[in-house]
Amino acid sequence: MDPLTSNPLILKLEQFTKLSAEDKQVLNHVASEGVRQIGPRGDIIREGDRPQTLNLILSGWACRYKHLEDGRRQIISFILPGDLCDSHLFILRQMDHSIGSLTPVTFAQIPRRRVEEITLKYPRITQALSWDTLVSAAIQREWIVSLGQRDALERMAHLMCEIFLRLRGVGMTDGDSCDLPLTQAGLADAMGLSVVHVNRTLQELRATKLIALKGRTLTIPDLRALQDAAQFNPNYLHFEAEGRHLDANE
Amino acid sequence: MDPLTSNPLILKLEQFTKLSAEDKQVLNHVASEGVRQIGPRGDIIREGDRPQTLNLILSGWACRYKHLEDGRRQIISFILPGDLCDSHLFILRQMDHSIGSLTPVTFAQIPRRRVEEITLKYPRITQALSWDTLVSAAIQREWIVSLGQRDALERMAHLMCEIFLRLRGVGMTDGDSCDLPLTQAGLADAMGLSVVHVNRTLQELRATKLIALKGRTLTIPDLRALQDAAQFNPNYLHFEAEGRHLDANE
DNA sequence: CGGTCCCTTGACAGCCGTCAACTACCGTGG
DNA sequence: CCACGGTAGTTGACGGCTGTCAAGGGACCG
Repeated sequence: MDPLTSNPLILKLEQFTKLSAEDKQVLNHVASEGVRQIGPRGDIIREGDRPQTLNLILSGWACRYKHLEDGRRQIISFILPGDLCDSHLFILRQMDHSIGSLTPVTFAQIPRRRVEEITLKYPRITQALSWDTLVSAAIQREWIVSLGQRDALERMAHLMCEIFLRLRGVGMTDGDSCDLPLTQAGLADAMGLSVVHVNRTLQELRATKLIALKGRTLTIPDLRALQDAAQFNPNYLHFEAEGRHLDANE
Repeated sequence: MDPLTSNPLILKLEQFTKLSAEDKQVLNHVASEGVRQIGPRGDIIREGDRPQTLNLILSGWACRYKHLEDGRRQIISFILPGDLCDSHLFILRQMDHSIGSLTPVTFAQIPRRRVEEITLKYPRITQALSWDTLVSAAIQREWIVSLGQRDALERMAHLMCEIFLRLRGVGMTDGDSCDLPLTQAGLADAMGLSVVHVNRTLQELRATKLIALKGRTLTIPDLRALQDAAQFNPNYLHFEAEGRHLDANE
């Protein structure tokens, strides 16, 4: 793969804007320093920690989550390759949630100072990162809508659409299929459902041919049909084709 | 009231950092230009619009919300005096949600250019606005936890705690009471519950003396008790006393 | 081959939604 | 003055979506 585009962050940001060769070089550079690995079910940052680095997920799935005192857990977002664990989080004194790995994860720890340098020197990158932050916020809002208004079937269908499109944005889909390395317990924690009900809901989606799910592979034979079942409107992902046609040097 | 502190945005930001007299003057200035009024149940921005200004709520309550095609509605956040309708939203091509008024609302429309000027010239304000953005995101996350994991009673109690503390931060509480200009239908749309169930839940909270609710006035006789009932942990609001002791000129 | 994790299934219960009707309150207008 | 309509709040009956409990099966692994 072309080293200038293999970085999933670059692929993602180029959905919004065109980056110059120098921009890409900078992004590849930060993605190659301070690379760490962690197994599945580990914590990358824990609630209460004071973050000092910006973490960029290079491969594997992580999630943002929060525990209640009695053990209930809610997954707040899925963090996929190319995703940052919050651009400005070190302004806050301590983490109010944790970030954990769902699979083995490779990630780059970008020092705070490095982020500040880039912010000053590369306005196009900064703007692209702002776009990314806003899209993340939009995804959070859509989850609130799902949890508040959609029933189990719609909610699950909606999540499948979202994950598929997000993965497609970083080149991690294969036709109408993608990897889905989540257990049903993980889905349950994300969707605010019980494991048993997740199981029944998945079976219903399979029975109606809206999805196929074998092992860790999700297949969506008819994306439009799945979107309809979920009342899924992709606007909130803000794939703004617009910016991609700009010249990177403007 | 002292004109230098009457601006609710200043009150809010000073929970995070100390602002200089010049900072406050700038903030007061932007809050006095382009002031608009709107009645209850109006829209300030609508889904699909392209935002060109940054709106600052000066008085009244607004909310961010989203409709599904079949008419269901989810309120995504409450926007209180001193709140901004997203600092960088004009990076996106179009709104993916709407912002509407719940009461008569006074707000200032700050032109995009003005925001960019301030970003360049007043780093302390910029940092404080970043803090505000991060806190807003933390509130969104906590709503996801509430909607996913908390039952109706906990969810309602949690919301009451959050609203009370947010209002207290901008000086809009009176002892253990505050204004709560929401109908039960509004609460229902925010909490993902039916109006009927909101009604029953409020009665239970009243019966157990956790809240008193007369007309538009919410009273919390024992905040600690209400917090316990909700499993409410105020960390996510990030009232970082830390910054407040810094000298504004450092 | 025993253990663990994950998935699956059935029975049952409960939280919460829907439907419907009723009350209270308020401002308007006849 | 009262009639009227509209909004908001309240209550009861009923049903269903979803949770809980419990048990069993398959895959993988030490």
